[in-house]
Amino acid sequence: MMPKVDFVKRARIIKAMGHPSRLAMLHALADGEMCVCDLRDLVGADLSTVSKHLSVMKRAGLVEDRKEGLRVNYRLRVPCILDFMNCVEAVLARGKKTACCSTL
Amino acid sequence: MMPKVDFVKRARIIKAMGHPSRLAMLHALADGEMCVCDLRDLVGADLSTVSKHLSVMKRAGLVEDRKEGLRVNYRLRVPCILDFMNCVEAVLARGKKTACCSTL
DNA sequence: CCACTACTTGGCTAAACTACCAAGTAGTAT
DNA sequence: ATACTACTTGGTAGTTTAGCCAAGTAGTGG
Repeated sequence: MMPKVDFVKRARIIKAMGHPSRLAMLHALADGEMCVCDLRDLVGADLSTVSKHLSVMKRAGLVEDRKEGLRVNYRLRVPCILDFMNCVEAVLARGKKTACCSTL
Repeated sequence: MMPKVDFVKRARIIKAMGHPSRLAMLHALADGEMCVCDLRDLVGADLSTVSKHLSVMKRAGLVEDRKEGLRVNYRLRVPCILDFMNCVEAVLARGKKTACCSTL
């Protein structure tokens, strides 16, 4: 028997993406790094809330941070996260008609 | 301004994948449809628990079902769900060294 | 009809998650 | 040192989720 896929670890990563604000932040970070204050403006939540969302994503390995003066800049750690989104689009698209990843 | 991505809908889809048992089921369903009873054996939970997991994924548009005699068979509704996993692998791999989607 | 199998749904409790405020840390500047 | 900005962390209340058992539904077959 092979080591068998570790679904617990994988689920943790996916779960870290499964929140509207976190998804919006990942989407924004695709264009380059941003500080927590910018991300707060983006999602319109309390700074502490945004900081906690980021720490969840950081623990999951989705983003990494870098201090620069007073600011903390976050960036995607793995660029493919957004290709990833294509499949999600496909699920949504499939609600109306037939289409999948390759098409989008 | 463009219609702006609906992160709530997308997050719901992703969240439906963010659970070890559900991930294991999606993984198994990649090889073809399975009845709830087989999936129960796979994840080792109560039949009612498995049924609820499946209904979450069905509502999210990840799977669809089909009755066949006494059984209810579930199958993936969007095949790309597993390509999707490649990026998750990349996040895990990045924990040790540099690698991403294209490499896996 | 009754019994049996395969599911689904309701109800419940325990655990996890989310978001806020408040307080603390760290770097900058006076 | 004091003050200010940019975060992070602790605490807490409200919401959501997960899993089990029990009860109900739906086909199958005697």
